[in-house]
Amino acid sequence: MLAKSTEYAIRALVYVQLKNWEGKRPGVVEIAREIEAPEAFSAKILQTLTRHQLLDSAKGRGGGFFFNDEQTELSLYKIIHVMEGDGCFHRCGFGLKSCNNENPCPLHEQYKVVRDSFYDIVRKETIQSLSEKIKKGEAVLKRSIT
Amino acid sequence: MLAKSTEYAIRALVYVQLKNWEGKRPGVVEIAREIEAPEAFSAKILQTLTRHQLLDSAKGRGGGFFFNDEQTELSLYKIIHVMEGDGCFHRCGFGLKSCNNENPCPLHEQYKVVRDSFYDIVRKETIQSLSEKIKKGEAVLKRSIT
DNA sequence: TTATAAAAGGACAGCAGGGTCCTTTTATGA
DNA sequence: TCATAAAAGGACCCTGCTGTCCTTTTATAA
Repeated sequence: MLAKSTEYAIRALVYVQLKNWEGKRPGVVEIAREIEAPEAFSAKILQTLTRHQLLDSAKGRGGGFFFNDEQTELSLYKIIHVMEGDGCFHRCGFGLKSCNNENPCPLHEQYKVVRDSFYDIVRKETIQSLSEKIKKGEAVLKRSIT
Repeated sequence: MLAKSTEYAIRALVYVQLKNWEGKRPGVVEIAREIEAPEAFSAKILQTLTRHQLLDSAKGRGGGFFFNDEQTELSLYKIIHVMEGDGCFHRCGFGLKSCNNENPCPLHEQYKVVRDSFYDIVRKETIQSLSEKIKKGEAVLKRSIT
């Protein structure tokens, strides 16, 4: 399971992408409201994302968050990596420090399959692919349908 | 990912099962040492497990932990359920409160597959099946091979 | 050039999970 | 029957993630 901050991050980025496609640059207040996340905490998360250059921002009047030309196709993996590290893709499901193919815990083989397929998903899916689905009406970003 | 306490719980129960098969009833100190977990914390966890009747215990001299006649085939699911609830099998990977087949988040379909296959594993695998593997030498319980 | 709107940043508060310690209860073997 | 070995239980501490608040910096529009 992903950390809450990572979930917020992904939802925030999807919202930014959707707005960018409309030619807009949303700010913290708007983003937090739309993804149903606490405002100050969202600000912190967006800060982290821009510091790591997954996202761009403009200060001052008319500012806000947006993806620049080098920031297309942002995989969920990159976001997870920045927000909480990639431990969840390596760690043993059984909690053993050294568990691997040669020295497996009794869950190793089966757990690996699950972990790897999750890894495949987050490598393949991007903020853009998720946003596409929402734009097409195939999926939703929040509970209440506005 | 499972909580640390759940991991300790599973490892502890496997150790108890292995010892029970040898006709022994290990105590907290021994269990904690063998599964490489903090002693006092292990005691708390074992207490929880016996309180929920997943495990039996005997106080006083010659006491220790063991499985009684009604406690065979303990699935990992039951342990997870007792230790941390089963939220991880229901929650949306995207963090949405109401995400379901009718109102899916953009990760819903793919995440469901992963989550469900993890669920299948923990329903199928038991303390006994894991212990079997260790007994047969197909898997290990701890880092250092004693 | 100045008021204002926005992000950036630092300090700190709250809480749950992880973990410890000490006391109480219970059983048993000498 | 009593010393001892063991689990049970309660109170508490610590750390990291979640979350807030306030100040600073920066850009822009008037």
